[in-house]
Amino acid sequence: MENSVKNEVTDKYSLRGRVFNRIREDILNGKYSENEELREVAIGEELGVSRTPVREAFRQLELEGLIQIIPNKGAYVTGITKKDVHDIYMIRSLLEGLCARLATEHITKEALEEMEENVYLAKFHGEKGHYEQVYELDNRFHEILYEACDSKILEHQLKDFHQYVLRVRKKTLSNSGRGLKSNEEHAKILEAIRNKDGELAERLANEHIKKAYENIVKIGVI
Amino acid sequence: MENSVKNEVTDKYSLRGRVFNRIREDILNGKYSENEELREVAIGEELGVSRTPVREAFRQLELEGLIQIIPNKGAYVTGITKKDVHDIYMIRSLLEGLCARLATEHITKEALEEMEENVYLAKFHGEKGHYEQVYELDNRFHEILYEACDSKILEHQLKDFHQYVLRVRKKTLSNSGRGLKSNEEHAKILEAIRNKDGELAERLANEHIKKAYENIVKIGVI
DNA sequence: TCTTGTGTTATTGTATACAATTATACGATT
DNA sequence: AATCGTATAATTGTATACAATAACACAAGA
Repeated sequence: MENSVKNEVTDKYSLRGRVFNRIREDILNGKYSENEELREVAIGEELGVSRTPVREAFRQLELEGLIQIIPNKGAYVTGITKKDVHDIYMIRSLLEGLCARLATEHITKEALEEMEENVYLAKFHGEKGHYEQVYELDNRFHEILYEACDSKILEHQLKDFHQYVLRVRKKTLSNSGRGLKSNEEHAKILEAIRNKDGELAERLANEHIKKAYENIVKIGVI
Repeated sequence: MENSVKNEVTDKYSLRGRVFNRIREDILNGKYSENEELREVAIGEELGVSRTPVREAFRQLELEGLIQIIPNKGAYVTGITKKDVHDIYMIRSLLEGLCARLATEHITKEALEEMEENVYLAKFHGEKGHYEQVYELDNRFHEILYEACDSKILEHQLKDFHQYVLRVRKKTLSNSGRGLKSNEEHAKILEAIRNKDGELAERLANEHIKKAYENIVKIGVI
C-alpha cells in the first residue's frame, strides 16, 4: 500500500531491485511456504550479494505485505488467509468496476485491439485446454484494463491486488471450465467498452470479479 | 500498497522505523517541498544515525509513493497532483462506502460510543471555530469507521489514502464551514450505522467523500 | 524430571569503508 | 563566447565489521 500508491519499484537492474523481484516471485510461486523464515545471509549467498541489498529488499517486501519482519528476530513469509482473499475480492470488485467505467472513456484504439485479440486467443486456448496460456491471457486482459483507465493510482492499486492473489488465481484457472467462463465475461466487458457503455462495463466487471471469487470458494482452493 | 496490503510498519522503536515515520511526517507536513532532494547523510546527521537505516527508510517511502528514488542519483519528494487527489477521492468514495456498510454489521458497542462522542464534540468545536480540534476529530471519525469494518486489508487501504491526502484535508477543514457540514454528514452516517441500515450507510459515506472532494475543488486548495 | 540459569551461537541492527556513478568546475579548443 | 573534455568532488550502491539481541544447549539445583 502499502502502500505504495504511485511509483513502480524503480530499479530492475540494481542488486536490491533484482533481489526484491526474485524473492517476491519466489513467495508468490510458492518456493517459500507460509511462515517460513527468510535469512539474510542465506538469501544473499544464494543470489551472490551481501546482506545490504537483501535487507533493503526485505523492507520493501514487508510494506507489500509479503513478509513480516519481527525486529531482532527475523523475516517470515506471510500467509494469505481465507478472509484476506475474501476482502481483496470484495474491494477488487468495486475498483475493477470503476476501472472498467473509466476505461470506457479513456481506452486507446491499440489497447482495445489488444483486448480483442486477447479474448479471441483465450477462447482458442480455453477450448484446447491450454491452461497455462489461458492463465497468462487472463492476467494480461486485466492488465490492459488497468492501464486503460488512465489513472496511475487506480492502476497501481489493482495491479497490487491482482498480484497478491496470484497463487489462488493460478489454481483456479488451471481447474474446471472457469477459464472459458471467465473469458466469456471478458468478451462481454469488452463489448460494453467498445459500445462506450460505461455503466454496463462497470456492472459487468463488478460481477466478473464476484464470480471469480465464487468459483474460488466453490473449488475450495482456499 | 503496494502495495502495502497487510502489515503495519512494524517497528516504532528501531532506528529505521523512527527515521521512516519522521521523514514521512516531514513530507506530509510540508517540511520538504515537492521535488526536493533528500540526501542520506544529511538526514542521517539530522537524526543522529548512519546512512543504513536512512536508506532502508527511503526504500519504504518509495513504495509508499512519497519519494521517488532515481538509481545512483537521489531521492526526490514526489508531489501530489490534482489528478492524484481526484483519483484518490474517487476510489475512497467507493471504499469508504463499502467500509461503512461492513461497519454496520461489525461495529462494536465501544466504537459506536466513541463515534457518538466524536460527533457531539465536533459539533461543539465546529461552532466555536476550533479548526484544529475539528480537524483531529474528523480524522478520528474516519479512523474509527475504518477499524470498525473488521477488514484489516480495507482498513489499511483507507488509512493509506487518508494519510496521503492529509495536506489537502488540513487546508480544507481549517477553511470555510466545511467542518460543520462534514460533521453533520458524519452524524447521518452514524445514525444509519446505529440503525443497522447498511445500504444507507454505504450511500451516505459515498456521498460524504464526494462532497469533501467537491469542497476541495471549490476552495481551490489544489 | 522439570525448571532455571548461564554461556555459546546464530541472527539481526547499525556503522563504516570502499566502489561505482553522477554532478560540477574549469580550462582547452574552436 | 560557446562547447567539449577531463579532473575533482559529491552522492549513492554495496560489502563488511562490529554491536545488540534472541535462540539454543546444557548443566546445576530442586
